[in-house]
Amino acid sequence: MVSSRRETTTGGPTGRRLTAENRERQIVEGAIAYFAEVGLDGHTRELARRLGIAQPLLFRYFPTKAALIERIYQEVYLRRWDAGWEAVVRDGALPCLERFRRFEIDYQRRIDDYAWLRIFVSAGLKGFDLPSRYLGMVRERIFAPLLEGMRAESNLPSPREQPLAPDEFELLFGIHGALVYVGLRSRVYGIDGTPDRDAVRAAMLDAALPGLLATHRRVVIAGGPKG
Amino acid sequence: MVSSRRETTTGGPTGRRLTAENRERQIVEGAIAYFAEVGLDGHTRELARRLGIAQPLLFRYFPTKAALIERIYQEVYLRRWDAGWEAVVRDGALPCLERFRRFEIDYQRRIDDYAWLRIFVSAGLKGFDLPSRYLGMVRERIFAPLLEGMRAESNLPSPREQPLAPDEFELLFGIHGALVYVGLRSRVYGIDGTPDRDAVRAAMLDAALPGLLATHRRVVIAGGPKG
DNA sequence: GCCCTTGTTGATCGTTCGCTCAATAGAAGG
DNA sequence: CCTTCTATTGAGCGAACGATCAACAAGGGC
Repeated sequence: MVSSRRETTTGGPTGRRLTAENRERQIVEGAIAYFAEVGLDGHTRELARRLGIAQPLLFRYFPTKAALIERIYQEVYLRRWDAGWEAVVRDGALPCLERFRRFEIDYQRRIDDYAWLRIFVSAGLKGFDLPSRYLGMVRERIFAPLLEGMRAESNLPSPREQPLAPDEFELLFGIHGALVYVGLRSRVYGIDGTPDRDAVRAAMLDAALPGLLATHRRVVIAGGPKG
Repeated sequence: MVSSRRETTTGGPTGRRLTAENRERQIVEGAIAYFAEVGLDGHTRELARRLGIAQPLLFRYFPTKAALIERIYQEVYLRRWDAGWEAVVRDGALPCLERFRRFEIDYQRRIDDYAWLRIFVSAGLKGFDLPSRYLGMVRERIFAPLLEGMRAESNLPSPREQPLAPDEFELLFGIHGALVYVGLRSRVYGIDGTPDRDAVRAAMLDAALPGLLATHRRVVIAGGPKG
């Protein structure tokens, strides 16, 4: 990899005197892998050891450990948000169920990732607002447009006439949660289950989507005027 | 702060010189609440402060912090396992879907608990085998008998003739995960969502159960001989 | 009243944490 | 070859960690 001088104990030569840009990227990627593995209470000394660098070097690039973690949030969650998701759930050329299916298949493939899932729940446990803010985005930017489309497809009142009810969101979050749980069992609970989680989630969608519109209709009508 | 007879800063008088039994129980319950809140990396000094006792007293009742955490596992998970669950899923007087519904409603009510859910995922993040072992119990003691009953109800080969397939378990874990996710969003991600999570889960079951047997039949037949 | 048992504490040990700073060393320009 | 710039490091700070131990104090039996 690099070079006449310096190699880490793990065998990977670090190469010293990187450009600031490269070193920063190396630190961020190493921090993502490390904190995903041991949790956000991981230690800066151990992170530095894994990177093959001295611990004070971390503080040259990030003023505090908290700042490094904040950077991880941006890198793993905000940067990986796909604007295409917001487009597909509004794609009038597709039936709503197909929009939902396409979103979930793509979304789950993106977040069924060791670092994504583990740092997400780790942040939730530490009381950071990242998970609630992120799921708020899913709710408002993905599920709300989907529910609006489902209302229209079922000839039900628009959200303007009858605001979206919590129970309608729960319908989508229920299916969503079943799909997320597949990844959680593997990445967080450490269960080496079915090899092809993509296929498992596709099957779950096949089982859950056909009845969704009818259930949604019932929920909306039950929550309608004088309901 | 500490007058003649000692009181904690939180207002609750600690009362010193408890019997060993009472002190131990107080420590265990306090530790459950504390580690659930801050994670298993919480500090013994802070735990002692919240209990209104000196930190070394913890080590009189538990030799190490790890031993205290091990005790928490027994208290929160193994002791709260309900033998009735294993009975109801084998109750031949009920249709399988009703057995499943009753199990899930009771089970979810038990585990939708701040300490239960947070310590569970915290243990998973720390790489402890508690979550995988616990879900292994659910799989073998709950879902396996349920699937066997569903096979019988649908006049399909028994697990003896055709072993239970991973895809069949995923069918149940899918619905299960959707229900667990309701609690996770509230207890771990900090989303104060629908007030009545019991009702939300009941609605999810109403939506998911009716199609379950038919889907299960398809899965078993697809995975059958020369499948 | 006194003693004995034992629940409880203050002081403290060795280690490790996040973080700082002066000194070092590798690359680029003359 | 020498200077300049800066990425990088070794040494170390104050604080907090898990854990230890001798000393203290609250009851119960005599």
